[in-house]
Amino acid sequence: MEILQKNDGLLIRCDSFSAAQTFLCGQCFRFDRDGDGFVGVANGRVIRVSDTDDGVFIHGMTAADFDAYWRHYFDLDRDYAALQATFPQGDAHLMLAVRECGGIRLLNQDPWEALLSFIISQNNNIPRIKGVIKNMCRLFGDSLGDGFYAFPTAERLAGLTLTDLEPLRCGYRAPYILECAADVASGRLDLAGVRAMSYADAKKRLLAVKGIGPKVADCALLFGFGFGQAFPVDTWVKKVMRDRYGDGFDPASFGPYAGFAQQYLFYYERGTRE
DNA sequence: TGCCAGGTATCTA
DNA sequence: TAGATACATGGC
Repeated sequence: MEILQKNDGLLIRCDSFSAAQTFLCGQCFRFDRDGDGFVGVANGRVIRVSDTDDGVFIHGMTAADFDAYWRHYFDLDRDYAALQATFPQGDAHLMLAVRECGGIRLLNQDPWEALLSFIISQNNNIPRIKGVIKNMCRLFGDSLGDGFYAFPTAERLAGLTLTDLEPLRCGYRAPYILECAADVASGRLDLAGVRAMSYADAKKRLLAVKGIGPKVADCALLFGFGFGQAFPVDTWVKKVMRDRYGDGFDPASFGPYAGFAQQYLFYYERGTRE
């Protein structure tokens, strides 16, 4: 990886890194198209990122800020070629998905944001998930200026009522949001503790929260807690499993980074690549 | 207009 | 224990 300070930002030259694939692959919900790039909020900061012929450009970024947070957020210290080499090389479909979607970086997202976002995502489509989360941030998150808002804290949401959440139009998920927020705010659900657990124990702990099933738990564990073996199975992945792998398929056969393989397959299957 | 969406809880046999 | 059904809402 090579990092160059440009006039007004940083240019990241790195294999296996595409802003478009990273932000469009369905792992996060707070980035939108902005001209020739993407703009969004993470870690209470607004950032703009563009693909260029010369690499990925992060607008207004300093090397110090990059090293302090964003290098890890974009998972840039991971060797993706080595990771992909752990996949079963005889799996032609997976190899094709990796080849077509190899610019995906699995973002190291905030655990709380990932957990709540995927609670909202259940039985929902991505445009509407983004809409609900955007409204939730606008109503209950701190203003960051220019119409951007931070993701609301668990403490803030825990103090709300179902009536407060009505403008979100999030349906039957509203009580799940309040219950999860209360669990986290009270310390009953210790997110740092979950991160320190084994994958099996971490999943078991999340499944004990009402509104969190196997799919939401695995999404949170993969995207927010750094468990690369977590393998979320949604309608799209079920379709891949059914069409390509047959009944009785064990995701563990993809290896220790099965979750990454899942993300390549999910993005490839949905056909929203660029 | 009807199907479907990055599912889960609950009921029923 | 496994399969069926209800659930809110709106994108397409």
